[in-house]
Amino acid sequence: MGWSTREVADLAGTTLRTVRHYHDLGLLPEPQRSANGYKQYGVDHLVRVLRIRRLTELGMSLQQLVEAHDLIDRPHDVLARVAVDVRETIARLEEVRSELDFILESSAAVDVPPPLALVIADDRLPEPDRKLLVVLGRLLTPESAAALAEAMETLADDPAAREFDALAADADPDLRRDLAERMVPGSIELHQRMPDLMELKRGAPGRPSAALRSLHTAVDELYNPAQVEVVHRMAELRVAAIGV
Amino acid sequence: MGWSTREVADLAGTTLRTVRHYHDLGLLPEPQRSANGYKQYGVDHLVRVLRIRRLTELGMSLQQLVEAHDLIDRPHDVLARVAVDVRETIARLEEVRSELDFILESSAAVDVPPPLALVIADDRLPEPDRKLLVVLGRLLTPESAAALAEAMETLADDPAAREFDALAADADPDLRRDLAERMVPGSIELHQRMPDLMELKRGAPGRPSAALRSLHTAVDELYNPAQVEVVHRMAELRVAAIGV
DNA sequence: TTGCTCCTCACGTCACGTGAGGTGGC
DNA sequence: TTGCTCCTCACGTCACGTGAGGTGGC
Repeated sequence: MGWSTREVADLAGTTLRTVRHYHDLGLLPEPQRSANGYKQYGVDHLVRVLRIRRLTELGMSLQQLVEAHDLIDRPHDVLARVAVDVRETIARLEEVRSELDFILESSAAVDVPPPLALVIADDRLPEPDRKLLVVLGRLLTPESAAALAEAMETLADDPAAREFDALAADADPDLRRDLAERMVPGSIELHQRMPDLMELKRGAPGRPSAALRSLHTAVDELYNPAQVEVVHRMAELRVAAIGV
Repeated sequence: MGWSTREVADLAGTTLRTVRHYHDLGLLPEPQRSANGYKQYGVDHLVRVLRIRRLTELGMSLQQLVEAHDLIDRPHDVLARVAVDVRETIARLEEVRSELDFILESSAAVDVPPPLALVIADDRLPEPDRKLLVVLGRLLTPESAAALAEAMETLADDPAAREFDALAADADPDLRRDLAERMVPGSIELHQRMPDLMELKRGAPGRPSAALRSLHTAVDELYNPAQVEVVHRMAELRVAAIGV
């Protein structure tokens, strides 16, 4: 009499292998056997499997249960802590869900924080700028990313910025110098709107931070030599003007 | 120049091994190497790692991405479906959360559906009855479990039920017969309140259902011979009276 | 005899983690 | 020389899944 392995698995809503796995780990005692060697489970075995399933569904690992065997019999003690974890998981998924909804509704990009996603979705944005924003999205705090997204709107109409985008790799040195000067005000405004960016630039004393070096690496890759030179020249002028 | 493996992993918020794992699966092209053999990643690599991470965070397997490579570049096509999955997961976790809150607030049992949990938490309930309810909790629909929980309240004051709980294993045959007769009305009422229970008893034509056999197995284990006999005798009388 | 269930190894899976052993730049 | 990073195998982990090969009851 008693239940077979299949029966106790079915009653617990799980599989043969799962029940046997719990035996292997010592979480579930082996029941008596009938004459032919078949296992004969009782209600206590079912209760134990249900408890183990419950606690793992709630996020506990089998290893944790092996180490603290008595948790299985006095589950209340851990449930409070488990409840906290579940709430956190739900909060995280709600975040994901709202991001997903935002992406689907606005056809925004998936690689960057929400505010920047809309900026990147703009078809008029040149490809290098788009990619640079992806990198910046990884380096900035969400607040700073939001500030950057706002600033990008005014920059979209900045003639100097448009000229920079179109700058030829072999552009005339005088043109480079001139363009760099005209881009300084926009750069200063950007920096003042984003305290984070200034923080990022400071980094370790004497040497640039890892984040700033990552930014430079991206700029070097994404823009042509003339553009890279303009960026550096502009940065020097800006440092002379506002210190960062 | 470009980024090292560590740098691109950090930028993507993941690990060295993860980046290499994506190479192994063919999800991420290997970048150029510098003279010493070090890999030099560019922005496109970072974007790809971010996409892969995003899609797996949202519940897709790496194998799915390997099979449908282009999903990585046109992620919008799958996000709608992913959004559905996320909603389902959230709904499931909300369920878990409310059950947890219920358990923690009411000190209820964890092995049974909520309505039965309170019944089981009652100290006055004899151990065999408690265990039988755990088994029933696995065999009944939630609605039927709720009906059973309600019915248990009236049964708690039924003198015949109390007498059954205390019945000695060697109880007199006359007493067994008499008790079985007195328990019939309660049993009939229980069956009429729970259509599920009747369904469960019907099972396959001619033979008892797997669920009913499971129930018998539990009864045989949990109660003494005299009690088991009373249950069967009561069942016969009930079948004579109402057909199930 | 056929089909079904049970049993015990024991290797496979998934998404990486974690050394093992060696090279290269400061 | 020391310490740090990079490299490529290659085995380990977690919670089981999935046969492989054999026995037992109808």
